[in-house]
Amino acid sequence: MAKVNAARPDSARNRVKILDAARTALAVSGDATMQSIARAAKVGQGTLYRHFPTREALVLEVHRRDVSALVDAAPELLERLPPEQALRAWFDQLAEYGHVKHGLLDVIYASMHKQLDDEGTGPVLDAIQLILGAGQAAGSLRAGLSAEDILLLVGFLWRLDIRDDWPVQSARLLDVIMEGLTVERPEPPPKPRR
Amino acid sequence: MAKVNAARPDSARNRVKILDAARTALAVSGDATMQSIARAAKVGQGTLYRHFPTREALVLEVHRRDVSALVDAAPELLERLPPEQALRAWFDQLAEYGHVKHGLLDVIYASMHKQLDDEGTGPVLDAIQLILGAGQAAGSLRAGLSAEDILLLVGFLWRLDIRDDWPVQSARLLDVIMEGLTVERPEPPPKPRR
DNA sequence: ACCTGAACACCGTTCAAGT
DNA sequence: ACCTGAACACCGTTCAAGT
Repeated sequence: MAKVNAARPDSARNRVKILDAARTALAVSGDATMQSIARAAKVGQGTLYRHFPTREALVLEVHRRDVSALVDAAPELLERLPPEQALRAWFDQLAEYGHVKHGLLDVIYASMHKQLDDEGTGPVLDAIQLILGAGQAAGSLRAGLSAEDILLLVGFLWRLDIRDDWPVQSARLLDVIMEGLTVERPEPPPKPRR
Repeated sequence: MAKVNAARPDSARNRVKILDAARTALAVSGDATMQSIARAAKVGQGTLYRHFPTREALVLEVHRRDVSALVDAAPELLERLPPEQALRAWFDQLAEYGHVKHGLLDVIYASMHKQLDDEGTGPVLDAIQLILGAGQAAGSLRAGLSAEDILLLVGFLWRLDIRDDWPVQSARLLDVIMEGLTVERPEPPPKPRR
């Protein structure tokens, strides 16, 4: 007998096939069916469900892989920008993502609500908290707000998908929110008058 | 001759029965099935579909009746409050409504997107525009924003349903948005001297 | 152990048959 | 004309049978 415990020869490969197929299918249309995903991944439906017990679990996992880029961006932005500018830059990246991904972030947000007792916070909330905390400590971002508050405020980003001027509208609305989030400084900037 | 064209003896009554049953069922759970609604209304499924050709149409109509209260509130508030305060008061009413109705306003918003070419604006957008325009004309609300922008900004209201401190959180977030929406007056408005 | 795909339960919607 | 409810198409999920 050669292998003692070869638990998953193709199981691991199937998992990847499923995730790749799901990612492609969901990008085309958010309501791709489980059966079509199984077919595209060339696995049986039971296999799909062995790896992801429910549709939501699959969608969530497809997403979590992409979201990590967003999460990683937070500390990088904080390194080279003051907090309030880092927050705005992070919002812009989120807007790009939200535009492409439509309602998928809603799924993530909905599931976060249910896991509040589990881990407390997800990585996205951590990323926001990182920038927010820095800004609050520096006095440039409004105190008394939580990372979850911020996520709620920018939730409109994944709802303006159909329009062609979304970058303009998105920037306009983010301006409003940034003005609400930033703390006015005692006015040091010398503004050139004309 | 008595009746020339008695088109609907019970048809009208069925419509009301359906809407009442749907309102009750949807309040309990947003994904009440069409079949359960037909059963609760004591009509056949075909009758339900004769009155409302699709699930979305039914949900929308159930809602439109409730939303009108919100729409009617706009001019009333404007009558007795300055625009920026009227807007905030209207937001508060919207928050109450959004809290009770969960994702239903999302349906309305989604369908508005599709009707942009039909009538241009729905009554909710009209109500917002009323207050917004007054404030912009008076210089107390930020220019360059549309009623649709405002609706996007407050969209978080129908997403904070599960928590027990929602009035606190809702007020906190509305504060942020209001600060972004209002225009700072650098100098007191034209005070009639002399 | 893991995979397969027919089958189950259920939902939105349709339509032939009633009145 | 309008109503009824069985029936259709389809989807998420399960499970007996394979390897």
